[in-house]
Amino acid sequence: MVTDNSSGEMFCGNCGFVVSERIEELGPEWRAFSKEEHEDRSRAGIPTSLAMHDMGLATIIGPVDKDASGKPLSASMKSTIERLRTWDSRSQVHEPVDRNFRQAFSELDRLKDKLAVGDAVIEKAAYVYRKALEKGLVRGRSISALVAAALYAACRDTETPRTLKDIANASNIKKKDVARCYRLLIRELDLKMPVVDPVKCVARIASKAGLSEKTKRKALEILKKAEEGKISAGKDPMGLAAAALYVACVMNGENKTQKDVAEAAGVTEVTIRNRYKGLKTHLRL
Amino acid sequence: MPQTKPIVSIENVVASATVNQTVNLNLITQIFPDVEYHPDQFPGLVFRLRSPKTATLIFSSGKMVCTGAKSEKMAIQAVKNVVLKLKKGGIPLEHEPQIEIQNIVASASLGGKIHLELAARVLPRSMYEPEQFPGLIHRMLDPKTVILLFASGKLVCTGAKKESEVYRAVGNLHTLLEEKNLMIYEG
DNA sequence: AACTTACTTTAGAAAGC
DNA sequence: GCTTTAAAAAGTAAGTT
Repeated sequence: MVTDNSSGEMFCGNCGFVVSERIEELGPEWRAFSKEEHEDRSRAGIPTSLAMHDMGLATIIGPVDKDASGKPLSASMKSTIERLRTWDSRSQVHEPVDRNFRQAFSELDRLKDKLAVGDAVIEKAAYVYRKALEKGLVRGRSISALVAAALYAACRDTETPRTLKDIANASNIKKKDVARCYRLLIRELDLKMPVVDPVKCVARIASKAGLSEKTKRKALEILKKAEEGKISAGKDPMGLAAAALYVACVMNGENKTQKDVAEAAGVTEVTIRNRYKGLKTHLRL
Repeated sequence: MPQTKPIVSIENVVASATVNQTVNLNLITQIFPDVEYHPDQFPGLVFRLRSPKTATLIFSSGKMVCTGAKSEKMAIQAVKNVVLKLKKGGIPLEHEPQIEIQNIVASASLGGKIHLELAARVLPRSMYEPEQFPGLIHRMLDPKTVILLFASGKLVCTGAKKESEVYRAVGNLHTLLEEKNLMIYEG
């Protein structure tokens, strides 16, 4: 359960349902749906359950720097919350909100299983989606695409290794569209995301390609040495991780071709070769 | 503090214009066989000039969009040239075109390499997504422009409506990057 | 492998779907 | 939102030779 101290409203961090009496006082057109309806839906199992309210994104929005479980908020959440405090929560006073929520959150629920992400990630995605809805970013746009983008944003923020391709495939939305909506969210909601860490990509590629633990460790060493210093800026983290793993395979005598690694990483062999050149020069291999 | 003055070059100027009267695009097509006009896919007729090398979109409303010029002056001259050619070709145009510069795209090179990762965290209104695009996207408020900054120290500035704004934007960014120690000067 | 060509991002206008 | 125009940056991709 998330409480926004600046407005006094409380909402479900999982499905975005606004619970506070204050909102309801504003009139029926301000409500997504009644508490009773929300509870009915919760019992039906689709959107969410109130039992999950103290998990994951449980956050107190206000001049505090800790979340509901007492852990400090990340800098990105703090800046986001700071901004949310000044928002006019009455920016979108429309009736189809109910329908919108239903569709958005059932889709999020569906994606949860397809992508096997945790509840905390889903809650964050719901949180981001609700903010996008409040700011009117959903009008004229595909709800599915925005839900997918919100989920990608949640994965990025929690450093959950899911690529744009993963989200695009699971949601049947073009990767380009998910990316465009994701950038819209970052821009309009002033979100700050950590840059994708190639180190996080290594584990994924290694397991997909069936590489050994030692090769994985070696790749991590290589990436560490190559250190974001100069050869990584502007390069696709997947390409960097793939090249590091390929080099590690060669060093450990693990018989894997560039094609094997490339396929597991979702990049081309040419890219691995290009990154390899950089690593070779930089590490003087 | 390695003072390297940014090298800026205007790459493209977009201007809109109007001749304040409707024009017959089909007639233009008959008189100028080289124009492209496919009303089913786009309402504008494409009129290309070799000098200044530009492409001007002409609409039946008499409004136009000229792209490709390398300076404000060239963009204005290009529009005038187009109008002059239309007149010479027999298109009855009674007024001089009203021209407005809408956007200027420029490329530039700062003196050294950039610490993009750090810049993404320090610069406000910036986004750096290497999986999607190699450059950092920075939205400057004054002048209101968008700058694509690359690790090489080269950049693209777009959104400016005056050439002076381009220089101001690049200068502002350069100063900001040096202040925050985001530049790496070396061989 | 190299080459070529092409697509990703940014801004902005035009008229219409 | 899309369609069309032009242009740069650097990375990645795909098709040929």
